Amino acid sequence: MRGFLIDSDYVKGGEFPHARLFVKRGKEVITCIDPNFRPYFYVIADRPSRVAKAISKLEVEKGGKTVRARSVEVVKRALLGKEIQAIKVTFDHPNDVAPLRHEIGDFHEVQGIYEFDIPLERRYLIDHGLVPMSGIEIRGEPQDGKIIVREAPAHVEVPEPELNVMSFDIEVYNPTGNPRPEKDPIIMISLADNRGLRKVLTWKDFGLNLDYVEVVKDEREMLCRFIQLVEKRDVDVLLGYNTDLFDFPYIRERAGKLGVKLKLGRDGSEISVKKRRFATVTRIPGRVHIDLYAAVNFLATIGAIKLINYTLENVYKHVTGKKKPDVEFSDFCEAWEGGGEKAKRLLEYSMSDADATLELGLEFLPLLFELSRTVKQSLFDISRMTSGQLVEWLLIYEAHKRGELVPPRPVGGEYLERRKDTYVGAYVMEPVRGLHENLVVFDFRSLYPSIIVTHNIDPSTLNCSCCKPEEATEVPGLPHRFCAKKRGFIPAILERLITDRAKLKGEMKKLDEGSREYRSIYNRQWALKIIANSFYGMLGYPRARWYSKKCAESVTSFGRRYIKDTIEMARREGFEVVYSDTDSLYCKLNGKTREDALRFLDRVNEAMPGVIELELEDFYKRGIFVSKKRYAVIDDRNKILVKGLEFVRRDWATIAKKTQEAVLEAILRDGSPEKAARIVRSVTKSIIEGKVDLEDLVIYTQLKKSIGDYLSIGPHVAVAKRLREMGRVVEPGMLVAYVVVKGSGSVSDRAVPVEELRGKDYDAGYYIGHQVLPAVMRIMEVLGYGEDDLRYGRAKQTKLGKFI
DNA sequence: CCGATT
DNA sequence: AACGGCTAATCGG
Repeated sequence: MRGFLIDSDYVKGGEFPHARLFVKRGKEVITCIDPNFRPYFYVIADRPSRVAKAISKLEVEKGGKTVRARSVEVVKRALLGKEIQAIKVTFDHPNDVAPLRHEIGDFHEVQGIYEFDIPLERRYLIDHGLVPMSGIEIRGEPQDGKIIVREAPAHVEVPEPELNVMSFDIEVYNPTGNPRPEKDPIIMISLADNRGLRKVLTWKDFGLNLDYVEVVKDEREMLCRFIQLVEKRDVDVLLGYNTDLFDFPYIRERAGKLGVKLKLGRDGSEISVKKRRFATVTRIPGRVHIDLYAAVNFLATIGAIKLINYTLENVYKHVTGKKKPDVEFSDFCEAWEGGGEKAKRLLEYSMSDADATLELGLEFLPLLFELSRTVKQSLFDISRMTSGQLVEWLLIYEAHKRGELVPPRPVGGEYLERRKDTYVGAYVMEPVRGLHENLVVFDFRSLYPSIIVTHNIDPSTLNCSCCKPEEATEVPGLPHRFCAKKRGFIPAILERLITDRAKLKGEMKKLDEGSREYRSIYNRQWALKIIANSFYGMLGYPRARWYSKKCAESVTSFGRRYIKDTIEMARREGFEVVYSDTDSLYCKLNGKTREDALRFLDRVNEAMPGVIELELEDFYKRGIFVSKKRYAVIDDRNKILVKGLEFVRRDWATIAKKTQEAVLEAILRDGSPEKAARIVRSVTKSIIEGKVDLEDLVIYTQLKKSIGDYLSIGPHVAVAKRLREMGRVVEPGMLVAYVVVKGSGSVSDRAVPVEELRGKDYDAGYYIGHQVLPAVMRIMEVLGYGEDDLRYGRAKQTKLGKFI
């Protein structure tokens, strides 16, 4: 049978552990059971054949049963590029692994045990070279509506079938502001799918006659109907927003109370809510549950989106440009109890949550599919991974293909040791402060990946023994050399990602940007880019399996060398370099032409080794440089690009950011510092007169740890304390919103939670002196303005005259 | 005022 | 559960 592999897992329970594959063929999803896959690990020991013999004789008592290895063999493998003999120990049952591992670990000849911590569902995909969200060929026999796999399945190409995608969301009766699953019922479940279903399930009839509302008897019936609809619509991918942390755990607790079995699985099995160390995740056998909040978080960490907070409303607005209806949480109970217009709004809101989740999901799924295919791990796992984990799982797959053993993760003290061992990063030039005209910006294309590939940077090629000192590549300023003869593991894989991406970008150019094919190739190259860009970070990450501080610091050292050399070359050619950070440089044309800039680019690239390449980023007609990491430029189409200024930060009040933005526009677009000064004076005036919207005064700061762990009580910590006293749930990671009000004491003493503002006056002096003026002064100062020129009512005509 | 914390 | 560099506000002795 050939089909499309949408999900897989490994069932450990019972006597017959087996891998399970869910394969879509036409409109049907077929469950395939593979009982032939066994857990194993590798042992590295001094005298391999002797130790192998001892392991094969080893017996351990566990739970009244005698546990022993199923088979033991000595095999050839490589450890960081070096050939070694390893002992492969295979087991009958996953439960046998741990007791035997501990026993074997105690052998004094044993140096290490490898790959014991690779989850079996992942191991299965890796060992068979399978590609999730792609084709699979299976040979086996049908049995009870399933297929029992007889031969190892293989990856094949098949066309992508239409998948059934559904989104859902719950609303909870919520009188205290903190939903309590033991008391507060779920009052609505909304659903939407990619074949036109739109529905809100609820158990109170408001007599509103809305076509998308289905009224059932009670909460219990509602949960049953939800399960029934998932089954009936034959859902392949179930989308939610924050469903790992909120909806599913809540549903599970309510279902437990009401005696409902959450049989959402394809085979009628129940969902499993797994508590991980830092998160909770919900798996639905045979269907892929995707929590889009995790996906959005991922896009935020790689810098693809940047928002103040990542609520569904905000993300939806940012991605689609559309606003979705909003309801105050305090209105929930009133709506539920009172009915009428408020109930109608709540139903609309509930529906819009599912609609927005579906739309977002359909937007992000193609990228997640490509990441899954590239890394070769399941969509479910991929959608919850960080970029470092994506790289690591791709490396584990590639290591297996080459017979390389996977390095272990650091344990205990080793992690702490690694973390202490810091190293020097990128070069950042002190900018030439002020306003500059006619800029050209160059940057190195994927500088760090290019360095790794060009200089063969890998733990196995570091200070190799095969090259003479003059043959190997010397790292500038560091006592490290990299092999010039044997290709390293990491550079080889990274090089393939980069060349594959270059090919895809070539194909994209031939296609119409609106076409389906273009979107597909775009997402494929984007997945490759995301992963390629994460290799360097992984090398420097103390928890990574392929961590190597020496490799990481070599990358940054080469980076500093190339950017500094380029700055020197630009200066010698007569360009004035006004700023540079890591891989980019901002030059003043200084009377030279754009053609001169292109010729300079060619000369730099002639001097660059390997795949390292400087590119022309753009020309800018004007730019203002404030300090390191803080600047703004305007291009030929009058588009302003702002970096690092308060404008893009959430820990500043909107009023400060808006004013700064207006000031930047006045300076860059209109070339008028006078206009900028007028804007600031008018804003300070309206602050003093109390005319500013409260929402423009809110400052957001994330609580990074538990209140008790803070040594210094900043405004957001003081507010968090107050929220806790009010009975609100306060936990690390929450975004604290506050306003500074009039009164005495420190800023923290006067910081008030947004929901407690009624009847209090904001502190105009604080917002002028500590928000608007500092944000704006950073810009105005470099133009020669002083604070007194900008405060309302205190403008000095003399100094202003200079600019008029 | 200034180093530490965020 | 990706890196380091960097600015700046506020606390608190």
